[in-house]
Amino acid sequence: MVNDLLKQNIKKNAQLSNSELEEICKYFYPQSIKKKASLLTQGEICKFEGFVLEGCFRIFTIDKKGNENTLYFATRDWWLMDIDSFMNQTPSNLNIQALEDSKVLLINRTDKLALYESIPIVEKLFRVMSQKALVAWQRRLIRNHCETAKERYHYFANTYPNIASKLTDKQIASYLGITHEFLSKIKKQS
Amino acid sequence: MVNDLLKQNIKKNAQLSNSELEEICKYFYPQSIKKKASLLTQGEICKFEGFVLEGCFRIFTIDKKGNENTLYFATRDWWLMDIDSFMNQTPSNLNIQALEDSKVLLINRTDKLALYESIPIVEKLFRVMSQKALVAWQRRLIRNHCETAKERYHYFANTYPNIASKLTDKQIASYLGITHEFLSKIKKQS
DNA sequence: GAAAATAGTTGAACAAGTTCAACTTGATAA
DNA sequence: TTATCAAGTTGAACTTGTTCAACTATTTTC
Repeated sequence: MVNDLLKQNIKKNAQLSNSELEEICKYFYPQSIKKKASLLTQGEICKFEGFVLEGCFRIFTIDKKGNENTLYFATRDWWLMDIDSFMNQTPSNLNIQALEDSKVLLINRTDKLALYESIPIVEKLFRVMSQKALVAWQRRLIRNHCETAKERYHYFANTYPNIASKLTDKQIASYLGITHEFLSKIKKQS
Repeated sequence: MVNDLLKQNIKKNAQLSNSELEEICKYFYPQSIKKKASLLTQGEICKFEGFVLEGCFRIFTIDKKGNENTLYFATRDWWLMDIDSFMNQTPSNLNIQALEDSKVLLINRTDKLALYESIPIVEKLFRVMSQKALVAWQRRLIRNHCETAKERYHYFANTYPNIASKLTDKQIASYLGITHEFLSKIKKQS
């Protein structure tokens, strides 16, 4: 079944019956995205939430100075969206771009909101997912404050070796919040 | 009624009946904390979630180098906890310290987990709260990457003037991720 | 398979932020 | 009120990270 990965992922965060799982997954539709194509572009309003089946995405913003800043990467078994734009239905500051030919399952905002109503445990599912994400963001902010760029680079490379291996140094630098020139110098040092 | 502020806060995030509100608030108990006293200390396991009625708290960690790093401040009408330690029941890396004589409403972890079961809309309430918090953390991370210390300082001082006015420059610096000496130089410039 | 575009490297000059130490100011406590 | 302690200021030397420019290597495209 094509939705197996999604079902496994959901089961990690809430205990659902098979019929509930089926009912939820029904609303997700597959989409293929070619390398370099975008699922969302800065200025658009995010009307979907996505789950990566295959490939890799980069979620980034371009600031006033023209610098790209990567919020996170999403690879197989990760969720992806602009939660700010999705919740508030305001224009997104983010770009969601495929780094390689990729496949996602998408759910429309209206369907997702309906699921919260029709299947109460969906509330718990996303409550738990959001809280786990919150923990990750808090930890990352502390690391950004306490650690040097070199330490942050090694942490990233060691913690997510399979993601790091898919990325260019430019993309990694934009995630770490440093220039790619400086990352090049860091890598030479050690 | 002493719980009015809490009820108003909850109502912003989910629509509850009065009886549900009463049932939820029943489990919160007031606690007074003297200036400089701690509600949670690094190494302890966080067994509560709190809501500030009065005063101001600083949530911070002390890293290996001995530097204090402030995750956030919580003043009247804000929530406060170590969500990492609370969820995983692992020793906390955080300290929650009162910056002035303060009052909070606390709910025990076991009571909160029971509320998720007994009042389904509590799931929605914390799902929405978590997602709003997630948005705030993502925005803050982007600001940390795109803006200079000076820009971040002015953003903080302008966005939260009533919090900033309660804080020493040392505390603000530890929130911005810079030294207090450098903050002093920033303030002199402009 | 050649041409063009993009990624990565290096160096030199620079800017942002830290460290340490000495000092001034302000708050707290006895 | 004075003594003490913490907060804030300032300067000099230093480290971390940036900018720009020139170059090399690697992909991508036609």
